[in-house]
Amino acid sequence: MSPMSRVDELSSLDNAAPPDRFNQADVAYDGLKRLILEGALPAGAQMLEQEAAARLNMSRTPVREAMVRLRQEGMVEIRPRHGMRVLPVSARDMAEIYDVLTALEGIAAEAVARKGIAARPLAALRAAVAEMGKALETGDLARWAEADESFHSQLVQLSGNSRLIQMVGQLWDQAHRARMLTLQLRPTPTNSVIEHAALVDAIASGDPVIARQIHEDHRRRAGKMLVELLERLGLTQL
Amino acid sequence: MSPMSRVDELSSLDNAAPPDRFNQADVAYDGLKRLILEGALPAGAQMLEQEAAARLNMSRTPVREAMVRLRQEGMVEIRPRHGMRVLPVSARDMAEIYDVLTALEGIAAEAVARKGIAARPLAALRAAVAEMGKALETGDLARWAEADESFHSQLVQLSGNSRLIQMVGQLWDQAHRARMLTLQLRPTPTNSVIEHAALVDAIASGDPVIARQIHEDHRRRAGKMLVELLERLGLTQL
DNA sequence: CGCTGCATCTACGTATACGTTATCGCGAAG
DNA sequence: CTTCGCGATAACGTATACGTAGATGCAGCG
Repeated sequence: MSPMSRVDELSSLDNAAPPDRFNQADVAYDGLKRLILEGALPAGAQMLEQEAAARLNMSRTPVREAMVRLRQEGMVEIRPRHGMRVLPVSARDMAEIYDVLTALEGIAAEAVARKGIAARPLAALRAAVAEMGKALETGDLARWAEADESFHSQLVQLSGNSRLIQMVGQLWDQAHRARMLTLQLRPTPTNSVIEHAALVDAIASGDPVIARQIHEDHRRRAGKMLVELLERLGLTQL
Repeated sequence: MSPMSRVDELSSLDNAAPPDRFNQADVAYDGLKRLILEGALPAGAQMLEQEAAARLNMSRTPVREAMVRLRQEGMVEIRPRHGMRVLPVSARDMAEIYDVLTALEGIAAEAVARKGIAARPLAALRAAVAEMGKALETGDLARWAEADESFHSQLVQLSGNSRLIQMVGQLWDQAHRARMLTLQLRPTPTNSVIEHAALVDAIASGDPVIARQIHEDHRRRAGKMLVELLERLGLTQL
């Protein structure tokens, strides 16, 4: 046993407690990403560095850094004389995204079931499922989507795998606009409550294999439905 | 090294205008990443923006952009007054990485088996497996590692899922140093030829379920072995 | 009326300037 | 000897400057 190397175990997490007062680059990143996710900058929209800088009241330098980050996340592309361009998401892209998401969230569910889950986060999961049900009763699709997102986000967080968390978040962001747009067009997700409840039960009973199975089936179905919907509607880019 | 004579003075002869496709930021990114992957910058090593800029004969601006990219890939962290710091990879990190890698490469194998594989890429896979075998016969571990990497890389590429490809590459890079270091310490991967051959057979026969199963088992075993090895040796950071 | 070549302009990539602030050395105090 | 305070320094975050290459528009030609 190395005598002195136990220090970093707990410190690594709260280490970032003072997250260094947001700098301009972070502001630019958050601002641009928000514009994209909320649809203010739709697919194909372009924005020059100077435009963004003027809009955000800063110089090009931090804007440029933000754009580099967004590019690496697959949100935009950068074309030398046309600024950044919001990447469209095609049906094929959604198929890619959901294939990967299915696998990643599947092992998240498996990990949580294997590790076991405390009473509090378990209750939070159940609350999210209940929220989905209530939203469906009132026909509030936006509310349902939020609860659904909350559920999946919590689940992935509970896996404790930081890389898994980061990657799922990235894919989720890429798919966000398409999901929002199809919310009104897709069949009502009446089964979602049952499916999620079954997943929670599998997790609570500590069955990793079943948990993974359920979640993969769930995601696979959702992805298939979405992709077919997009193809049927001829929505090649969102 | 000659004292800094400016690189180019618009000499008209061998200008050879290099494709502007590669800007200084790309050079910095490739250069720094290479230093890290090859171990010239080991875990914990720090490098200031100015240091890197001086070494690469450029200003801080493109260096900074490169560091931002590397940070997003999980290769380094950036600490305000200490430059970038090469992130150590702990046994816990390797566990995270292999968990995700297992899932991602599993669906890659599944996808390839489902889509079917042409004769040529199939032969390339078989060649990689054969190369592993030959490397083991001669006890050349580096050669085996290269063949192994080639096999997995080809497999993922064949999936055709660009997001999958990107993410696996990122995880692979993160794990690269630890894999290299443990190459000499781990038991000889005698089973790898059999396991990979079985995977290729499953793919060739178009059985996605089995292909995924085999690959997941394979990766899971490899990951488990590696993590236990690191823990046993007390190698908390590589 | 369309096409082509050139001049102009602009957005970008990179370098440099500048103010801020954390870090480090050092001396003093305990 | 250890701890603390403080000032000098330097690294960074951001702004700005600058040269270049690609885009744009127009004129002249077919």
